[in-house]
Amino acid sequence: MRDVAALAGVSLKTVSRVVNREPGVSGDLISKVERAASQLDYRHDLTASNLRRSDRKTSTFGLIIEDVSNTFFSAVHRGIEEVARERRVAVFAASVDESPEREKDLVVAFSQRRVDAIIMTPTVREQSYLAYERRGGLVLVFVDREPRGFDADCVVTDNAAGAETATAHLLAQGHELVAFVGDDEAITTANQRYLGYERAMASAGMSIRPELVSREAHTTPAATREVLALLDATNPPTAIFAAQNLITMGAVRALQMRGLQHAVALV
Amino acid sequence: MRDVAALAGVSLKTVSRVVNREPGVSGDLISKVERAASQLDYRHDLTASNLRRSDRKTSTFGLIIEDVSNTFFSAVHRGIEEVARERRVAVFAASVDESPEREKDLVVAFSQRRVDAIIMTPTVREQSYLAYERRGGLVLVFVDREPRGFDADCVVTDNAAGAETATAHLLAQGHELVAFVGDDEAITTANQRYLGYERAMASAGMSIRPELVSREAHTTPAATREVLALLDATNPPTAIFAAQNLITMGAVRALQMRGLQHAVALV
DNA sequence: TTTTGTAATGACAACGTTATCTAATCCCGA
DNA sequence: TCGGGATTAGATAACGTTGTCATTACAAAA
Repeated sequence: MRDVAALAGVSLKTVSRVVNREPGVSGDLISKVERAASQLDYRHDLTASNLRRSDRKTSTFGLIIEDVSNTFFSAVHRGIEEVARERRVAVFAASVDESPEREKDLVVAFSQRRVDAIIMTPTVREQSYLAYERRGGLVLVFVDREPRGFDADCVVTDNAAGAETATAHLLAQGHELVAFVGDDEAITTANQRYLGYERAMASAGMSIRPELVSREAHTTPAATREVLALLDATNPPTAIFAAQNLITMGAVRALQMRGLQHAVALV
Repeated sequence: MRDVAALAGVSLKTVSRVVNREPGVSGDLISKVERAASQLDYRHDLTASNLRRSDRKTSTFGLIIEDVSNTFFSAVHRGIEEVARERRVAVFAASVDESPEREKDLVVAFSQRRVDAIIMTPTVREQSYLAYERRGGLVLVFVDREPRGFDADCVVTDNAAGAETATAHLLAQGHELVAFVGDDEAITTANQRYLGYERAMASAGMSIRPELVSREAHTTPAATREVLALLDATNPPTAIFAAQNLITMGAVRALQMRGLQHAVALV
């Protein structure tokens, strides 16, 4: 910027004004500055700008999701990007994957790079460590799952009601052996969905058979194994409620492997 | 940092040394500084640090891919994250989606936030505008598709050879009506794959029937439409080479709609 | 004792930008 | 002609950090 000012024969502040499109600069100087800037390959440094500005806003959000390659989360990512784009806010995404410390690492990484806010899906651990970040001015919003040990806005679906509706639908078709295949109990959404399953069963006056409940299907292959085990048991289910997208994929595969894709109902 | 120094009763520079784990600070002062830092909720500002440091490295990469919700690209994202993580480099991803100007916007957004490098998949437009960014010290590497009008390292698969192998496989099974369903011609990988199809057909001494070639399937629904049109024609193909993951999904759906999933070969 | 060396600490400027304040200029009406 | 307000421009300090160099203290060698 200094070089641009020198070449244009104006002060630093004038260049700053032109760059930021602040009013109160004559057209003559504006064009002089712009010419000098393009001649020198000038690139405005947002980080330095942000350091000095009083509001300290970076127009940047961090997005922390469990796995960027899970289509559910990447759809969320895309939705966020669309809204942010209209507001000229950049959204940068990163994934936690399996590692529990990674969530914390990513929050720190984003925070140190001074994002304005983080939108995140909490993983298994609890989130009270975030109080420290919030004290530093970081805005935190959760998506898909509620945080534990930390109070913040969050956007979730009504997992229990959805699961209840799904299970009730299967029961309404006359199924008496409805299996539940869900994710790890430690995940709040998985718990909520199991709750919905329980409620639907209770409403229909059915008791839950433990041998038809699987709550450890964390991946697609694991779900396939779990569903195969259900199908191969002495009393196989006539309907399955798969409580998550990856699990559904595993269930479909298992049904196909046994040639039951048209025989066993699947929601 | 100033407050931490004051509370610990040391100079600014000593705090800086402790924060950066530089040698030459007595254990006594290290613990004093650390105590003061945690007492004051001190958070190291990477952007200010970066501004002052001589190397100006942010340990941050930007990743620009076509669509974060396409599983191919999110797998790439995840692979990059894994390697970067070992090197303590943060990777932030964003997607271009359909919009052509968005690629440029994202490059600028990353560049202004001073990432060290950008890994990107070029979209339709040409990339000569990147010369400007490179002059500013930005490192650029391409993935999946080669850039146009800009010379840089890039990691690609051998699209032509892969497509040739796939097509040759179908021909080896005795198929004589092998259709090609691919993405827009403007995309380099789509072109390469068509080239492989052509080569395999030529090697087998077969001529290409234009009515079996579709090169406008940019999305899954579009692919479904294209494949349905092929299947409903007077001379439908007995085998289909789907030249991209989304297209394959569309093709599978089309085959299922016509009940031909076991009758028509698909690669 | 003096010298030399080494380790620990601090003062200060600088990174690239913007906020604040002051100065210069211009136009208008009295 | 003059005063006064608006408009345009610049000088300077500051944002939070680190590089550079100077200073101090103390131990070891002479």
